[in-house]
Formats: sequence, structure tokens, C-alpha cells
Amino acid sequence: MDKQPSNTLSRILAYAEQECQARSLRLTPVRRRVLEMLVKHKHPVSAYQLLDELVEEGHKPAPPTVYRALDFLLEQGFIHRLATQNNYVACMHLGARHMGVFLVCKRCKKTVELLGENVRDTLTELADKNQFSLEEALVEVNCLCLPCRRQSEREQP
Amino acid sequence: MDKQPSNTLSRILAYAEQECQARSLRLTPVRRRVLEMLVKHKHPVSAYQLLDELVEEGHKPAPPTVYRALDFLLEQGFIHRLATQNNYVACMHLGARHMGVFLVCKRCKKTVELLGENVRDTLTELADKNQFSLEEALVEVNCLCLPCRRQSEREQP
DNA sequence: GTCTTAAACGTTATATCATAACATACGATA
DNA sequence: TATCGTATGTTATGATATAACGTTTAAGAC
Repeated sequence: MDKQPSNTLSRILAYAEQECQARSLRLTPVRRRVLEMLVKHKHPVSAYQLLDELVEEGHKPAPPTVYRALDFLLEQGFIHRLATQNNYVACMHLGARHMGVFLVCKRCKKTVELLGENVRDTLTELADKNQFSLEEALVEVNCLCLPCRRQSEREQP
Repeated sequence: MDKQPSNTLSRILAYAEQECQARSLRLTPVRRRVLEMLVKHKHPVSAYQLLDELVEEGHKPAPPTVYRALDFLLEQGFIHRLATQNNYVACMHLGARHMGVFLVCKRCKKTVELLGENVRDTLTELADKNQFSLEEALVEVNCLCLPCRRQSEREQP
């Protein structure tokens, strides 16, 4: 299972607060709440799932509210978007502007985010060779995690 | 500019026909036409663009027709989907089941597909370390191509 | 040839994801 | 406290994708 120590949430929120201060930006209640929800989830979640949760809490936001919060968090590097799934996930690597590399189990959706520095180097080199300059990259790896691989072997050996 | 020799289209279509025969599958008129349109386009295009073009030709297809053709072509490895852009693009690397690595210029949308074998190796290794087994991967690199980089330097040096 | 069957396609409706446009509220600062 | 930029609320709509079900088509069995 994913380990998520009880202090992870407060650590990430504190980091976000601090970064926003440093950048003269505001971590408003909506933005903070969306980040909080993303950290608490074990798996990537969709914008509309977040919207539903906000509605259950008594807020009555419309889609743009959530998307604006997500856009802000994405810009600041606090979260990532998994484009193949239209899902969003909190970034677990504080302090480093990095390229997200995501291992996603296609069965149980368990997701691991890696820093992938060597992937970045490889891609930068490839881009250079083709006269492109790398700005950023999305690497999503469709996988089976160990338990799911065993499970599927059991089902159809 | 992209080079696309006049025989590329027929080469790709011939390859697709041949592979379908070998796999006992049918490259039906819709599938063939969609593949043809994707090859002819210089840039990745959306499902609804393809739909519009079919309508202009006199067909009256609904969205499922196009999506079914795209799904078939994706499954057979004849095309790729760029998830960050909800776009589809013909595969230019015949004969090899490979991991697509896409360099996409964020200004002009010029797109280059690379085979990226060394990327695959790096990712396989990363996955193994985390007890995931790689099934397939999407690598989209947001770039500036040389002309666009020069252009943007001219605009805001 | 014609019967059977699975695959492909047509069609309607709807689900899902995302943003445009404009009005209102808020917060920093002069 | 007046001002102005930023953030949010609100309504509507655009863009992407699929469910469900009926009909057609192609390929092999007889």
C-alpha cells in the first residue's frame, strides 16, 4: 500500500503556503481545499470528483471554480495532471521543479510519481538532436503493480 | 518542414492492408479513410476534425463511427493518441511495435515521433525498481522547435 | 447458393471534461 | 476610503467521448 504518514498533508500544505508567500501569490481557501483533497486521495481523481466532494461539504461551486483552482495548483507545480486519464494528483516531491514520471497500474490505478532525472536527460538529448528544445514533458507509464500482476496471472495463466 | 514523400501515404496504407490480412482483420473503408486522413495531415488532429472532413466528403457519420475507427487503428498500432491534446496522429514507424515518443512544438504544433528505445529501457528499469511491470508508455515532450524558438526570442529577448 | 454468425456500422441519446463571458466580492495599498 | 487588480460566483455552452441498441455486411459452414 501507499505509505502516507499523517504529517504528509500538513507538510505539503505548509510548503504550499510558504511557496505562495515567496511568490506573492495567494493560497485561497478553495485552492487550499482542493490541494488538501488531492493529497488525501490515494489515487488520481477527476475534476468532477473534487467538485462533488466540495458540494457534499456544503460549498456549491460550479466547474470553473474547481478548474481555476486546479490550473493555479498546476502552474505552481503543486499538482500534476495525468492526461491519459483526465485526472489530477498531488505532487509528492516538494521543493524541486521536476519532470513528473508516473507509473500507473492499469488494474488498480495505484500511482507512483518518480522524479525521473535520467529520463529528463535522455529526453533533452533526443530533443536537441531533432532541433527541439525541451520545455516540459509528461511521462505516463501504463503498468501492472506486483499484486495485480500476480492476480492476473492467477486468473489467466 | 516535415518531409512527406508522395509515396508515404501509399506505403503506409499498403502496410496497414498487409498487417490486417496477416492478423485476419479488416481495414474497412471507414478505417482506411481515417488512416488516410491522419497520414495526410501534417499535425495531430482531433476526432471531431476528422468527423467534419468526412461530413464534407458526403458521408454522414456520427461520432461513434470515427471513434471506433480510431480505436481500431490505435489497437493495431497504426496511429497514436496524444493525450495532452486529445489529438490523433498516424504512426510513421512501420513494422516495429514501439513506444511512441513525441516532440511537440507548443507554438506551431509541429510534431515529431521518435522510436525512443533508450527511453523505454530507462522506463522499464525505473518500473522494475518500483515493482511495476511496464506495459506501455506515453511520452509527450512539450518543446519549441528551432524556428519557433528564434521567433519567440525575437519577440521578447 | 443460402444459412448462420460475428463483426462492423448507423443512429439516438447522453455522459464526461472543460471553458467563455460577465457580474460580484475581496484584498492590498496608495 | 478609494482604487485596482485578482479571485470567485454564475450561467451557459463548447468539446470530447461512449452507452445502448438496431441494422447491415462479410466470411465460412453446409
